[in-house]
Amino acid sequence: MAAPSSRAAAAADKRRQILDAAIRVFARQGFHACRVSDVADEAGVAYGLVYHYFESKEEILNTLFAERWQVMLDAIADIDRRQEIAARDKLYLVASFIIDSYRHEPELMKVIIVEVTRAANSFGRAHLAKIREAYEMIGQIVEHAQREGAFKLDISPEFAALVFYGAIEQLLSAWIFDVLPQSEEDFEQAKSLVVEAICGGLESSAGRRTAISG
Amino acid sequence: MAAPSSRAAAAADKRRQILDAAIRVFARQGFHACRVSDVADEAGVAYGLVYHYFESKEEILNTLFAERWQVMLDAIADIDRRQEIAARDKLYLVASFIIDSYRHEPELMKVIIVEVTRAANSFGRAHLAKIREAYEMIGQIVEHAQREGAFKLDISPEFAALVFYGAIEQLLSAWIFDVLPQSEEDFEQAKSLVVEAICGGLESSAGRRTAISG
Amino acid sequence: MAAPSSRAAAAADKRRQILDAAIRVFARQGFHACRVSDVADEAGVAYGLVYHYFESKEEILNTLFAERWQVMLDAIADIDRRQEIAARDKLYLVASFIIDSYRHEPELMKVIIVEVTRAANSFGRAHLAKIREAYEMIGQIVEHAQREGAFKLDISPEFAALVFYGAIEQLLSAWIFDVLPQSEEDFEQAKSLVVEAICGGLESSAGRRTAISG
Amino acid sequence: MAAPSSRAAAAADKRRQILDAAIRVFARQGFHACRVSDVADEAGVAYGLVYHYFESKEEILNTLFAERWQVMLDAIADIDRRQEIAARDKLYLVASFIIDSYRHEPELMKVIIVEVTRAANSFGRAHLAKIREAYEMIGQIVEHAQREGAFKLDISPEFAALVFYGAIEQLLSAWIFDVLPQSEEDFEQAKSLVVEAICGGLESSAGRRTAISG
DNA sequence: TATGAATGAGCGTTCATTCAT
DNA sequence: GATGAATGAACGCTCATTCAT
Repeated sequence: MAAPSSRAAAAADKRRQILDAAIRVFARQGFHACRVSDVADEAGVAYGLVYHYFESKEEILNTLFAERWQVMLDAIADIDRRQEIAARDKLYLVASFIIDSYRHEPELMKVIIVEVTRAANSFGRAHLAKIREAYEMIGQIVEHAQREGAFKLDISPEFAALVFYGAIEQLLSAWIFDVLPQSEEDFEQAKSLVVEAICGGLESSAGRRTAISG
Repeated sequence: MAAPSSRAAAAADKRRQILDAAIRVFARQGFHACRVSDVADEAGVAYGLVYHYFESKEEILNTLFAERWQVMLDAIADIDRRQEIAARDKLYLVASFIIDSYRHEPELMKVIIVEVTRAANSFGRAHLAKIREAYEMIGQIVEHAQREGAFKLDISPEFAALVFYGAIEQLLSAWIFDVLPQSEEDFEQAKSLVVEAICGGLESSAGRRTAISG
Repeated sequence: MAAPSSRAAAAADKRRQILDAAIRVFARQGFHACRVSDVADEAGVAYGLVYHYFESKEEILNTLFAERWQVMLDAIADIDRRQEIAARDKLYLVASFIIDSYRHEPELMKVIIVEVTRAANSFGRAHLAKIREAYEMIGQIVEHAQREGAFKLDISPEFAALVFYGAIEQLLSAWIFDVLPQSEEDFEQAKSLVVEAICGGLESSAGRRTAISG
Repeated sequence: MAAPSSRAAAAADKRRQILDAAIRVFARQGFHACRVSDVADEAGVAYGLVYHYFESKEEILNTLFAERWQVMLDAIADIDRRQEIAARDKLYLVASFIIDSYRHEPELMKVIIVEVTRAANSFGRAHLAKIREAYEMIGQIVEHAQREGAFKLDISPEFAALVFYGAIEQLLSAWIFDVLPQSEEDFEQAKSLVVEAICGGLESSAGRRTAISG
């Protein structure tokens, strides 16, 4: 059964403690505005231990991003793989995954979006490639749908992915900055609405300029 | 009268010089990474003069944002007012205005988006109200279209505005971070595509789940 | 005439104050053991001003060395130029100059010798070329004497310079670390003795193995 | 008996491993610039073991110095004791011993000279007494030679020792910092030259100011 | 207005040393 | 003996802001 208090396990625990504390502190104060000592205090460890496990303050943020983003990439890849599901439903699952991520770990998602994804000028730069992987997988879903005739061809998959991801990011931002209510119902509705908006469009069938008429 | 060398005019010039220099420096190095002296050097004025015209480094950014954002709000308000134009065309004009802003003043727009709009955690906080005004005006356009039957009712105007603005912001970000090409043609295409994606949706007419069928 | 309290003059004064304070602090505590704040305190200026005038703590040391070492190089060059003087007398003048430098500015010389010249592993490395210039000029004096027949040929000028400079440096070190008395008389005697030892050798004429006999 | 794998022997081995590793690390990086962990890594032992065998980083250096310096003191004492040898030859043997020490263990000698002997301001301070013992024994050789008439009387034994040791230290420094070539031949020549320079002097017999003429 | 010297709080990082296992 | 995680004091450097001229 293995004593979970073995040295290695304890060490891993401390590292985890620091990462978890960093999530809270970065979310609360922002990456730049907080001090390394804030993280250490929040984790209940000595200052120097942070540097025992991480090269720098920045590496903590990088680690948090890498860990979480990969989970998302894997999830999207899984969704993409499922052949039986319609494109719209795939996008719904993607939106669901991201929104649920925020629902269950709002602080972590806040850090990732506010300090990395939306701050591409600083830290995001280093992660641009990883961020683009997400776009590309969403693009693949769209491309597949276009080949099957479900999605129209006049919007490139890359562009569609941009629009879709931009909408979701804006949505999360709105929650993060409290400009939108965050009940369980709001989360569920948002999933449907963002997909309906992007896939179905804002226009009513009546008002629509179809490919034929336009 | 027109003597541009009057004392007041000279003073205004220096202030303008500083603001313009700040745009270049903030765009190049980022607001946090640059020093006040970088701005002064770029403007060709003495260090201390920056503090003669501005309370703080932050106030320079605030000024840049306020100036430019108001221009955009006025532009959107003008567009909104024009009764004869269809909702889709109004959104096209809004997208055009923002994209053209970036086309003509990419550095200023980069600063506004990267350092303020997408950095809502820090400076954006102070400007959240102003930023939301833009959402609201876009929301009004949508609401109007819904009342007239051009846009469907199942997506709230606020949500639609969020999606629309999110898509455009993501687009600008992609240009800013060089993940999308930036020819004149690309800018023109993007205007149409972003509107088509949001208003017309990604789905083909064939594949569409209409309000009736869905 | 000029008000010596002009801005530029005042600025130069502060810079000088810092350099002079650094001499005392470096001599007293050692370069590594002292803090930048010690220098600022000793100079009676604000912490940050040190960094207004110098890039780093190290640059202060480099500046002190460069200033003083150049004075010595110039002095040796002057001595070397004087054709009418015998080699032994030239070396006497060189020894005199260095010993008098220590006599009049013991702290500065301590810093230069202890922290730079004898610390070739760290800072000295950067100044090795400048340090070698001194050797080379001393070597020139020896070479000249050899060509004229005053000095014997079996010891290369470079080697002779090394021995001569090594003896003087050891002498200064002995004073610096208080293992030798430092009266005015001691200084004067040392000048003669170091030259007599190196030029005349330790052996008595009786015991000498001449070029003929050896 | 001779089982080298006894526990005590193993322990001694580890201690030796650490000392030997410290020589390499101190020589390569310098005492101040290296970390205790560098020494442990180089020795292939755990971090904490260094502190099991030594009180502090400094004690390692002290141990290295003490070990080696005593060997040299013993060697000089042995040389001094041999009555049949002329003073010049004794000094030759002393120079030989030191130069051969460097030849066979350049890293250890580099550490001792650079980090202790020439850094008298910091660590050397603690070892000043030991360092002076060497001077004193060299002084005794000179004094003896003076009493026998081989060396002249106008230079005190202490002063002569200073000059002699200073010349040798400068020589080693030149090798250490690569300003002098280090072939086997260079080492052998240097032994003779340094003794010839100090004992015989730089001047030719012709040019010499003898005790009679000067 | 205009200048740039002067101020000093603040923070990331290092690393010798300790200690529980 | 042996390990390496844990500790925390210390310090160089930055830079926004102030102020005397």
